[in-house]
Amino acid sequence: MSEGNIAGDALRLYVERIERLTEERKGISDDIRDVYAELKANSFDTKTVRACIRLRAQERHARQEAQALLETYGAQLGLFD
Amino acid sequence: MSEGNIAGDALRLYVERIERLTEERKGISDDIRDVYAELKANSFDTKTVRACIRLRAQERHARQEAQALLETYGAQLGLFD
Amino acid sequence: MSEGNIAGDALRLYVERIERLTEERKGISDDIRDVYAELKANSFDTKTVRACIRLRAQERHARQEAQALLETYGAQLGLFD
Amino acid sequence: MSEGNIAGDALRLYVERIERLTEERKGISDDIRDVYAELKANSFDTKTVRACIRLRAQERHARQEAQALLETYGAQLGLFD
DNA sequence: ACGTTTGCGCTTTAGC
DNA sequence: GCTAAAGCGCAAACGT
Repeated sequence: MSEGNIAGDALRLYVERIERLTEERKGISDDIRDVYAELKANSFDTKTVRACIRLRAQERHARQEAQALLETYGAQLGLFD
Repeated sequence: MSEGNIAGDALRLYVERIERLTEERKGISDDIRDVYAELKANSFDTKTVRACIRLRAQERHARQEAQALLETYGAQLGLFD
Repeated sequence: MSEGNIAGDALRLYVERIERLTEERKGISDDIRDVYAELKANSFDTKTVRACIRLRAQERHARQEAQALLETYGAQLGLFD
Repeated sequence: MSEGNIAGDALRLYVERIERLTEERKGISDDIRDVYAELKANSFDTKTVRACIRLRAQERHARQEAQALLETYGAQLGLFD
């Protein structure tokens, strides 16, 4: 058969794309790890920095929620018409 | 003070680097998600593909572990001295 | 009130069950530690033994995963209907 | 050779003992998991219960430390002579 | 859409 | 004291 196993090839392609992306993601995780190692070497406390970042993410998230709520209300009140 | 809060600046820089990297990583996760969506749209079964990838990763990992074990044995037997 | 704080009692019971089990688990961990100490005292290399066990566990796990994958494929192909 | 591979046998024995113990430990972990599932089914909040248990462990630990400190001081002061 | 279940990242602990 | 592995908690993913 000249066409080969087309479905199998497609599957292989997908699997490889995902594995490639997963590897990239792993690389970034390693980079993050390195940054933590670096700041630790400069006498910062890793745990505290992690807490800071978590907090900032939460606040960012809360802000987005508040914004979304505002827009919902605004739409209800016809402010954007 | 012309130097500002140096430690604070350094911390801010680290935090921002980490946040940037985390964002990138998130982007890649989204890409992976997209690939799954795409293959699903092409009639592949997501769960099966995930299982394939997981299995491949495990086998890869087991192979590495086996290799490491061999080296440990070798070291024990003084093969590398 | 003759019934006492029922919910509180139930909670206390759960907490104590969990603490008891956790303690048991800790005991077993200590036993494992002792076995390693014993084999070390008999001139075995701890690191190597750990590597062996890890490898065996991985292979066992990979085998199970492979089996699960087969079954997933089978289900996809309607082999069990 | 009538004696077989003695060192190998001893190793196998150790490995099996450890694997057995590890399995038991795993079983207990599963039991704990079950308890959490059960209390969750009875409308308790898993996360809160975990927090309680952690807190109790900490307090127990703190009490032991305080006790140890007291004994150290006591010994210094010749209270137990 | 929700609840359950599994996978993944972080935290913590143990070994070196 | 640091690195690496194991256990735990969370969050996304699957099934209902």
